[in-house]
Amino acid sequence: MTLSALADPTRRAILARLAGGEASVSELAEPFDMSLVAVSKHLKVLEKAGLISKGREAQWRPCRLEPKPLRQVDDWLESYRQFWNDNLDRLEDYAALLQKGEMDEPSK
Amino acid sequence: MTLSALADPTRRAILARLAGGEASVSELAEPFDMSLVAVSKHLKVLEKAGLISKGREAQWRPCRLEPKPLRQVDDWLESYRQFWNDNLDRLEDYAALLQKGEMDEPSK
DNA sequence: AAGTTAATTAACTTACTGGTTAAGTACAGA
DNA sequence: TCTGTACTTAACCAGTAAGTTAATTAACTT
Repeated sequence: MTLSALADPTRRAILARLAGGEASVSELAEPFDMSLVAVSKHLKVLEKAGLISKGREAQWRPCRLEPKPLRQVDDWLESYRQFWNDNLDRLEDYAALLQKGEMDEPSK
Repeated sequence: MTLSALADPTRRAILARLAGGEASVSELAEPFDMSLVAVSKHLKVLEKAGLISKGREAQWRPCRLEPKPLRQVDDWLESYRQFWNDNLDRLEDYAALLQKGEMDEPSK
């Protein structure tokens, strides 16, 4: 569910905004060219995914970023980090090989 | 686009499988309770997102994992890593505080 | 009590997603 | 050349997602 919540660019922008600190629903809605209702729905999706939480302060619902689900994404990526480091290493090896001298370069 | 490709559990399972090495379309389809056509579509989504690439070997299309988009997700997470480390640090500080002695514990 | 501001709920439209079956393409082997 | 295997394309369907406007709830302001 986390990943599908993150799939929408509006929602990612909201998270980016919240990384800078709490904000109310209308503050969050302000930069977007869509109705407040639409943003409110996006916030509901984020909330269900646990990516944000909402407080109550008079008529405002201050939203704040919740780190857990993002950390889980990070954990999920861990299994692949090994994989792409392997690929990167191969590139670095190759780069190092090239630097040993131009005569080692292929197709020349 | 990467995130929406990753939002589907079938597609994530396919990537997990491919992290172990190349596989053909029907090999990839085998564990799933859905038609080969459906899996083929999932592969197309993954391919469009750059998460996999397909080769041609006789009548087979060996698929392999491509690291770039995943690395981009990792980069995107970077901005939030700081954020959740802050939260974690606060917890660790608190845990350290507790370990200094039980009389420091609250509500006791 | 009346009006304003903040936000949600309801009802609806449009478009996309994830699956299906049926038909088509391309290659390999007898 | 015919048959089987691997896969894709096309057409379709049901469910979900993202947006809209209108109505509703709730709290502060005067």
